[in-house]
Amino acid sequence: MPATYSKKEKLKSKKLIDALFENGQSVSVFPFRLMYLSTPFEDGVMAKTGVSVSKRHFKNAVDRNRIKRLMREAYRLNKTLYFNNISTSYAFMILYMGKDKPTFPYVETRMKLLFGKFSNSISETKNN
RNA sequence: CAAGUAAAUCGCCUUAUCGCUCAAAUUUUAAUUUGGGAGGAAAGUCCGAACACCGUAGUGCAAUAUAGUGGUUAACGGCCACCAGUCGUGAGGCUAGGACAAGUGCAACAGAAAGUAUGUACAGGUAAUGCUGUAGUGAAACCAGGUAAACUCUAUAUGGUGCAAUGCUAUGUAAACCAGCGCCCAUUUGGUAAAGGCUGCACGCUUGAUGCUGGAGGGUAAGCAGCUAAAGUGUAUUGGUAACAGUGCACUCAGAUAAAUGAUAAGGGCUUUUUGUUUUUUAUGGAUUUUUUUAUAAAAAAUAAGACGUACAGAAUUCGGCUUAUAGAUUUGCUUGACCA
RNA sequence: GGCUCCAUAGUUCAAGGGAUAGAACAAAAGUUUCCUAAACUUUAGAUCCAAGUUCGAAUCUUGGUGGAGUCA
Repeated sequence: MPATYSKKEKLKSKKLIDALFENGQSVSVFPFRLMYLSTPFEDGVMAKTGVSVSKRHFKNAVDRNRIKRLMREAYRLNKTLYFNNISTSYAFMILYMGKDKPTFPYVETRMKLLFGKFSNSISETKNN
């Protein structure tokens, strides 16, 4: 699994996103909240991910774009650590809950924690 | 040199690694190579257009916008020039800058009186009188005025909706169901009918029974086109006071859609500031007969090191403007003041 | 992305261009009560921001800020 984040790996379908928000589960590590739902994909991608920043906390499009870019970058660089040996495919949506503009090292460390927590909860549900 | 004013321009850069997106080519169906990839405001959506669809026999009335004169333009409420007013010592800035000699309205408080006009004090004058002037109130007052970013009048202009327009493909489906008004049948009546259309309204015209209105509900929210070569950009030159227009040459310069244009590391610019060193100038004091030497303080310049900062802001159909936000830097014209020659 | 609308006390609403900007509920203090509630008395509190027109602006005009709705 290469460290890429191309068009195919983005979560784009409005239908899927609606389903994700309605039926998905979530784990959160401040300032992130990860929603996930296991769904099959037709084009053979193991994970589709989207990011979102609230307009309530960041009025300017520049700030929102900056945070989304940081989040995508952190996801791209770290996803190989956690997803190389998963069997089912997932749809993800990562929400930014904070109110301040973050720096990249902060985003990266918290993102790692978030996905560590996610893989723990996945294995727990499997065992049960 | 300082302060100001007007106009114009720029608005971080380089390298490495890892990525994103579009186009073309090559293999071939997911990779490789090459090339391109945010702004002066991309913002606000305030004007004006292009483009697309809907509508369009006609007449009248509304409604909205603009407002000195001339020019410019595809068009404009923009821009340019001039006139007038106003602010500023000045360079210059600002102006919704037609009409109250058609009609209607409005003017709190104060004041005799704000319109059906009226009469206080003082002075002047007369045969006599608010007949005349001044004071007092007020934003406005002795005879008529003020107010149109009050209605209005005058002149000019204007169909509506916006790329989530619109067309095609895919999926689903429903000329279904409920309520009301009609049609139909009987009586009367035989049309001058319910209702709709002419996208503000009326007249008028017209459609009109598998009809019209409302309710409740079903499906898709995927893909393609629209979509990026144009009132285009740069430059030279000609005409014009200028806005702008003509001609020649060169160039092709974003097209995403939970929405690309980024992340990390290193180095360098720029601004402000702190500290150290050196040099120059000025002031004060000490030593000295003088030359000279030295201490302290201030200012300027150069250099080294460190710290902080490096704005506003992200294309969404496309253009022309306007408005608003913006760290800082540069250039040019002009004005005022100070000093020197 | 386009279009449309709104903004007045803590809340819900008023107010013909004339100023002490009003009412109800809520809040605070007091009276009453053994205490609370109710009742009564009193108090404080606002025109989203900035310019312009006007003698005078919550009201008219322009620009900004914030909020809401709607369209495939």
